[in-house]
Amino acid sequence: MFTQMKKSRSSKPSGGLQAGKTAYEEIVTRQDRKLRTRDSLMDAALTLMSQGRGFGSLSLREITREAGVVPTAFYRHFRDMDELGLALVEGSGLTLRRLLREARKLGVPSKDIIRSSVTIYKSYVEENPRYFLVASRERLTGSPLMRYAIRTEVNHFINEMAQDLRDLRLIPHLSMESLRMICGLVVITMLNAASDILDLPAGQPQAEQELVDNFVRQLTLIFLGAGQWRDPSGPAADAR
Amino acid sequence: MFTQMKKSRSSKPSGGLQAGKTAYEEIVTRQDRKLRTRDSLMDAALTLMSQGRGFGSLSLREITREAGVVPTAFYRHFRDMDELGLALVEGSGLTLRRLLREARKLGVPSKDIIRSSVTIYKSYVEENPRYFLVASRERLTGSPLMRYAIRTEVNHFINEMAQDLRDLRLIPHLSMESLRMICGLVVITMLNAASDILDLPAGQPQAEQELVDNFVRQLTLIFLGAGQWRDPSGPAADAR
DNA sequence: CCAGTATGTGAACAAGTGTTCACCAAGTTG
DNA sequence: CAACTTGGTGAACACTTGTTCACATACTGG
Repeated sequence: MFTQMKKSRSSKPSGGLQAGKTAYEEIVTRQDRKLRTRDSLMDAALTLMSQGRGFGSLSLREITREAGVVPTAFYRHFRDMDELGLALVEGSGLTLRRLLREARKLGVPSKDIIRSSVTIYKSYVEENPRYFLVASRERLTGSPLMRYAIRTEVNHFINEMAQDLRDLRLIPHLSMESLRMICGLVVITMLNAASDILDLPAGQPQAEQELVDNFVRQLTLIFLGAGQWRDPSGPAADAR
Repeated sequence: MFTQMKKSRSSKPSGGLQAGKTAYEEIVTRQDRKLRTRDSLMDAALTLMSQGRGFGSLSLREITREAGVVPTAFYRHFRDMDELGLALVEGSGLTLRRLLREARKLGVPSKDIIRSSVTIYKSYVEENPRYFLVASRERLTGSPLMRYAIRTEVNHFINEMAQDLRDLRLIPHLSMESLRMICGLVVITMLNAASDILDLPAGQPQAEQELVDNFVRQLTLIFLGAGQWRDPSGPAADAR
């Protein structure tokens, strides 16, 4: 998880390729080790959350236990649980934005493309359940701090999506504000679907199909509405 | 239900003794008392949740403390926290359905009526924050048991709403299945808005107005889409 | 009116919690 | 090389947790 930075750190400015430290033994700098346990702490939290627990109900000791580390080690990385929570949000937000940005680039919304996007989205959720856990669950329940952080991430995401939609010029008559409103609707629909997907009982292909169909229809309906939408016109930019 | 009675336990066991039971003291049957403390337990949980905590992070002792009762008393009413959670869901579900059913009866969806419905909805949320807390937050986070129970309640609600929509014959060309799909979208939008409303910082009329406007627009867009919607024609598309 | 019983009490428990502190070994730096 | 820094350890603390049990009190039904 969250390991994306590790590799780049170890290939340091030393213009040299990794010296003869060789095959099996990876060179481990102190920073490496630190990042590694930090990651395993975050990972442990996500693991526990994916057993159905809310982040708020996790205990520090539980997490260190799951991470295979002594409780006191926690403090070498985070001041308290709140800080861990924020790190989780940030990490998940980054990863999700990257994932979904790629997905969006693949197609433009139209009947069939919505369906294929949904399918892709579903497989993303299933392959990266942990990131979606944070986003879709803790968005509403976490500590006020965490909620606020997630809200910020989600807004980033909405803005990106709106910008993409504008660039695609599929619905060229809409203002950026309207696009954001629409993307907001799309996002809550997506997050809701994510949590549904995560709750799917295994081996129930029918329920699964039904869920996907419903998801597709809801998105289709939204874009149908978007096609009809007229910006709250008015010479005075906005009267309300 | 959920009568808000609290620390009335100041009367000590010794000394005075409750002389005239009939005067000010209401006659209380044993069942009365039982229901009263049961309610105050549920109420205590909701109070704690409205301070921003998730139900899953509440402790039994915390709740009894808030309810002004000794921890052991809890067991006279609920087997464990799960049972309390389910009671909360049921209670909130009932109350919410009643509240919102009335609201829905007041108007049909059209540009201005959506706005007035939203305003009414907002005041409902603000006046009964506790019920909405359970529905909008724990829907995704609670124990699997709780989530399932909430999902059931929400489905009830969606069905009621779809039936209402059908009875109103505003969008007569749609099958019940499509109506449910649309109402599902409306409901997640409503629940999302509820959680936004509950998070509103006090004394920020501008943010408040913005939120309401966005909410109105999203609902309007949904109904705009609904007007364009065509049932997935085909052999398999039927209502039930 | 009295026996019965249901609701609430208080002490006690083993287990788990967050946090502190001194300590150690191993990477880093001069 | 020695000196220093740092991530991780283990014991210890004061506290909270869920749950048990015997016990009291006051409503209840006969």
